[in-house]
Amino acid sequence: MGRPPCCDKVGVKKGPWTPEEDIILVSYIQEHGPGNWRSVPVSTGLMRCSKSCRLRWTNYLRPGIKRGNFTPHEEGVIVHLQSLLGNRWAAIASYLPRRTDNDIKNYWNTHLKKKLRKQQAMGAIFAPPPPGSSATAASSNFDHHDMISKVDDHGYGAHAACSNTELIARHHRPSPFAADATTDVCSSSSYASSVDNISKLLDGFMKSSTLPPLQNYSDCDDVKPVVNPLMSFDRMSGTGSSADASFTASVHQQPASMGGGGCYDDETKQQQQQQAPLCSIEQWLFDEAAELELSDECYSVPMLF
DNA sequence: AATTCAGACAACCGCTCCTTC
DNA sequence: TGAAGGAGCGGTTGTCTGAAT
Repeated sequence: MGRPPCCDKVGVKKGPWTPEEDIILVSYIQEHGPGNWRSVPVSTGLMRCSKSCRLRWTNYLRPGIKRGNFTPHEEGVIVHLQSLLGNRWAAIASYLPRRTDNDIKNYWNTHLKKKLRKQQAMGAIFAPPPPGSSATAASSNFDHHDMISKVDDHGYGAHAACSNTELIARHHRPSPFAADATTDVCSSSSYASSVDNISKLLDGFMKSSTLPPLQNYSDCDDVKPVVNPLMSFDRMSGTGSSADASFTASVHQQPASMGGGGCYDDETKQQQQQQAPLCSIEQWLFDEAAELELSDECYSVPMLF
């Protein structure tokens, strides 16, 4: 069909975002709310593609995002959901509202896929499954905890005595958004990964907002049943795209632009009606939450909002 | 100390889906 | 009902950083 590009290729800036650009974008969204991305570059004068603006906001600037340091529970959720849903990162991300699909996708590609490969390799060596059995991650009986505890880049199960924190730490550079990220950030020359810059940006942003403390994000909501979008999509279905939608409203409503929840909304509802497996996902998540007593996984990430 | 290599992640590209007219 | 436009998603690439040599 040869659709025209979403924006003029000429004069469109690419590459890492600068603090100035972030400020402009955040200011605009504060005023108008997320959505109507096509108008963002026009209205703000940003020399960025509308998609780039949306991506920047969705993945890095919007409040409530948790970055880096995936917990064992989160890993388990990702692995399990990936085995059930495939590479539907937006759908998977909807189960981890503070994570972005891009973040999950990257984490999967750089960490979990390798772990699974190793696990499968180990399984092939030490415990070859009988023909026809489902010993892979695709099995609905996949024991993610087992995988998490047995497989890492080095130990092949040797770290069974290691804490999960240690395990995860081995796989991650300190996140700029992690609680102890300040020193790391100082050593980074990349603005895009600088929590300092972004938090400074958003600090003023927050102060100017009438937003009360954001319970949804300040609590360990990703480990409570309410995290399940199947249970809470109604409140997440706001589009936040209307021009008069305040930022406050957009945050509380979890607009569609935030992690693709809106898009998944309908789909999820359909699945809810049509597909039994998701029920088992819910069940599993709840079981998982109970099993881990998730309180110790309450994130110590300094919330920007 | 310099160079090379691999890992991690931010960002872009193209496709698909959804909405509007 | 079909076409057009916008938004979202997933795959992929480019760049940066730290480790290894």
